[in-house]
Amino acid sequence: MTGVIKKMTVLSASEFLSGKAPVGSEVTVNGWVRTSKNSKGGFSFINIHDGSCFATLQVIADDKLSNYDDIAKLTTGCSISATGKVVESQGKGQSFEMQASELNILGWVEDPATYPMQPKPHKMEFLRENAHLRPRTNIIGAMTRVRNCLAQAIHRFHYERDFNWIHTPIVTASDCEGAGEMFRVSTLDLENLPRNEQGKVDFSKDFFGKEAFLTVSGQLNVETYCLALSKVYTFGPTFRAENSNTSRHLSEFWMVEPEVAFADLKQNADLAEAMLKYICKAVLNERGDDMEFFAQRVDKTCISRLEQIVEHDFERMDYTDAIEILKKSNKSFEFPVEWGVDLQSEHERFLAEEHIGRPIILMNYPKDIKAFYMRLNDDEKTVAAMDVLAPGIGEIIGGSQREERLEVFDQRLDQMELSREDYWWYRDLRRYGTVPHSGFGLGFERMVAYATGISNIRDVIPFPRTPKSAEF
RNA sequence: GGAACAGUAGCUCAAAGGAAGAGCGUUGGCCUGUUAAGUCAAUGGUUACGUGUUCGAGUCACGUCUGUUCCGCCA
Repeated sequence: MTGVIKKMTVLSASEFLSGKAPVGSEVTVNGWVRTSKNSKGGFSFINIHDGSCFATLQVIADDKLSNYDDIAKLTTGCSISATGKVVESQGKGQSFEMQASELNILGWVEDPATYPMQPKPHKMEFLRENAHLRPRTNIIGAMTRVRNCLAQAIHRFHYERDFNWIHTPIVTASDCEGAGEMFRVSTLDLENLPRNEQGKVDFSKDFFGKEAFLTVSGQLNVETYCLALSKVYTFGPTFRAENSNTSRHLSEFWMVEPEVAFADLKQNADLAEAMLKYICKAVLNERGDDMEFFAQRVDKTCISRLEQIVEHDFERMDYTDAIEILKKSNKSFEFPVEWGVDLQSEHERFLAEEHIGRPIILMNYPKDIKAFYMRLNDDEKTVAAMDVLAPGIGEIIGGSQREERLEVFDQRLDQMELSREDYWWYRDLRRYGTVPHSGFGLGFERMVAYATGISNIRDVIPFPRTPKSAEF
């Protein structure tokens, strides 16, 4: 037939390498050059990546191709589109490769000598400074796929259990979320602030007619939907304006916050454990190629650690018992242990890493070191709070059963000198058809760091925001 | 917010106050089934910035900026 446009099948590297197109068929692949080597045997090896899998796809370009002079000059980072036959590879490292019949160079690298992303290990710090190019590296590519796998698994986990994903607001007009310093959202002219009679900034002139901030937690909002749809969760960006300079804090991060009605602390802990197991299993099943890389180059133990989580039950322990264990440990801690004090990193690390050796759920903390919304236990000294501590990363989940009894809640507000007015709609939930309910927050980036073994949280989010740093 | 450490070639790092170097990359050869490191050569620098001490500063002092690590706050 004449005049028929030949429709070429376009395959990703992943599809190509898994044998989706039979040997002998003709397909097109697109990607960026990772390595290129010319052979005097009259052809070039061009290995390209397109993000679909860890492995590169090898394209063989014969010197009979009309643009072979250009092809021979390809360097790391160039983008190409290649069409040709699927053939069995004669070399090591891949089962199939492409014998190109056509190879279009889409984009050159302007100055190969200074192209920052060489096919060799770079310091994470350097990659961070090149956050626009680092997704082309093995490590960030692999991290991105694992991150995506975790995110999809989180949604799948909840969807399979009839949870509704609630899109809680990013902008909040209440400054009473109680989880930390907040970023102000304002359209007021900083050079010329409107003032009221008392000389204070007049926020009634601001965009929302009152003070507004970026959310530090979707929990308070999501509780309203919990007390109607029973099983809900949020999964979105969260902002903390704290001056935290550590490898596990971000100013902007993603958080997963399930909230379940008619559930107590025990069920809450069970849910947290089930979710962690589910998403770790997903990574093991779906991203073996990337995890293999992390095990090889980043953290030898990362795969066995995930297997541990999937296969073994989490340890559960009361705060009070944990204090006893710490006291009896004969370890010399920098901060002394005493019932009533908040656990320091060194204590959490000892419990999770040395004493238990796998994730541990600590429960029932003294009420004075926990948030106002946590449910008071019958002993009236502790609240139904829980933290999941993971070896190596520390607190990965924090949660609690919420105080659903209005009188008790109001007492708590009074004790902490918080105003009932500020929490009027939150109190309404306790006035109208209140039920026991529980929930927790999973720091998503902490989870990604834990899964991959990448030690700095700034390297498991595309564009990290931290104090004094918001490049890109 | 506190403490410690660091900044030298595109990258990874040397250089005990006395001539700024190596490996990788890149470019050009040689080799040829290679795929982060075969081989020969070439290329590559305002030593973060500023001030000072010194005959002489990458090196010492002070300040600034940036980054890392640990702690605190938390997820």
